[in-house]
Amino acid sequence: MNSAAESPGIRLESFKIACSTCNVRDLCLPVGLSRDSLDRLDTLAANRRSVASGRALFSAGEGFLSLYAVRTGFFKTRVLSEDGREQVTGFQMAGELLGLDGIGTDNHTCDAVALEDSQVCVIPYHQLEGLAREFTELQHQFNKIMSREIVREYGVMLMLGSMRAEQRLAAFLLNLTRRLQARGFSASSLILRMKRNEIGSYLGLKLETVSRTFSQFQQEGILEVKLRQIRILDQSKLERLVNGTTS
Amino acid sequence: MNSAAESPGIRLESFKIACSTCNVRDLCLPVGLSRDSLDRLDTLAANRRSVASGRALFSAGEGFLSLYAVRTGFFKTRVLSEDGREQVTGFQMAGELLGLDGIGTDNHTCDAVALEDSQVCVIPYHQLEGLAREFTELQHQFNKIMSREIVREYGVMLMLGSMRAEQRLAAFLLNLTRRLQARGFSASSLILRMKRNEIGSYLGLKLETVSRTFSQFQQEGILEVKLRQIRILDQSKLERLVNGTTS
DNA sequence: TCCGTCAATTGACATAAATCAATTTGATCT
DNA sequence: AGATCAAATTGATTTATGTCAATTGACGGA
Repeated sequence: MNSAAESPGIRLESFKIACSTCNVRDLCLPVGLSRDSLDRLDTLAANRRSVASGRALFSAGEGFLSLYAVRTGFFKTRVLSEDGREQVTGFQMAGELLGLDGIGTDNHTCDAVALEDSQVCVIPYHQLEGLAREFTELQHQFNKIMSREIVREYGVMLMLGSMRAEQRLAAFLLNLTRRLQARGFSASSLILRMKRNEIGSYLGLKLETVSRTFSQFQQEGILEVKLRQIRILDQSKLERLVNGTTS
Repeated sequence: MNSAAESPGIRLESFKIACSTCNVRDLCLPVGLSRDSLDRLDTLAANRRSVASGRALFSAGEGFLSLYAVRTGFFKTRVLSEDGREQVTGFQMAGELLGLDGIGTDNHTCDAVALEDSQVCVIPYHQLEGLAREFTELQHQFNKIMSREIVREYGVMLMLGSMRAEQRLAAFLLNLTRRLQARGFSASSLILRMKRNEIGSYLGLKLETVSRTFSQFQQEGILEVKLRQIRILDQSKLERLVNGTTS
């Protein structure tokens, strides 16, 4: 079930784990932390936790204690409405942070579920706060990360509120590949970690519509689709789609 | 054009302005700041700025320098896509913070537009950072505010991704009245500050659909609608709608 | 190796919302 | 008060996506 073996590209497991040597550090808490604050961050995020595929790292309603940085694997976050509708709010990969939603109320407000066997660095929040008090650049970086999450969500709102099915799927694929590329993976070939209905939930579409749109893109020569294996044949077409060039 | 005169309820203009005496303080930077840090916050947010109805407080692409706390009036924030689609990402009223999106990139990523003549407190960001370094509760509160904004957006995503038109409008009205009520206004009677197409943009619907849904609610005895003047006649029906009791 | 299960695809049809278009209503200015 | 203009409503029709249902394909366990 551990699909880490499938994923081409960077290997994380073999590294001695410490933020200061972590090769996703730049993604985790971007740019210039001083050597000193980095060393201290090491001890802070020293604890790791494994999450089996399909299991929750945390769930809505649970007390909030820690943030989590994805080391390996893949997650989805979702909110559930009263009557059980699921809305996937994001997908997180190596170097991305989970749990920011819990700070405001001291309780998690969404679920984070592993889509494959995964590992995270545990960052106890009150320790992070303490450290940030000492190292101003750390606080600065943390504020930036929170702000970027807000901006990311603006993008999702734009997608959900004003795009048609093809545009949503195109935007989704471009976003995924951009992030994968930043991690050293191919820009044109990817393996989806999520099911069609999870993509659908994220995009505000039904799984059948997602499937049909994949098929349509394949027909049009934009993609090669083999279940979860996707090859992008015409990236610029995807980009034009997103930008509403409906021609 | 100044519609402040229309709005029933609390009057803000007449107060001597300082955070420590501001009656929206609890909304601005909630809960227990010490007397000391409050005094300092006063001097920080002493500058005010007026924004005429229809004018932008800031626009996407502009350099980010300050956060803004709404003192009086009403704003919308919006993002624009490449091809000019508008997505309204939120509506902000007294005591709510604007500009958090700018922290991550040092540039604003959305527009904030006044929907009526408004006034904001200007909070220079680098000064806030400095002050937060000194007063740990202030930093703590600020982190919470950012986190709550993230959670708020989860709610919008849930709405945009999984609700039907009636549910969206119901959720929108309930959210508005809840916030107005927290400010001392009626829970059942409100004046919308935005146009139908702005509501539509926020809800991911066309203005005609918004209008029809208002009419439908009126027919069903849920609302009394007189253009922008809304009276809620059956709040529990709205709540049941949002919770998917489609009966 | 076969079977059972789950995921994905595809088709036929239903429907919510968008689109196009015509009025109506209300505010503002002269 | 009447003219002007923007906003809102309402109707007729189209369309994208949802719904229901059948089929195919992959994977894992017995």
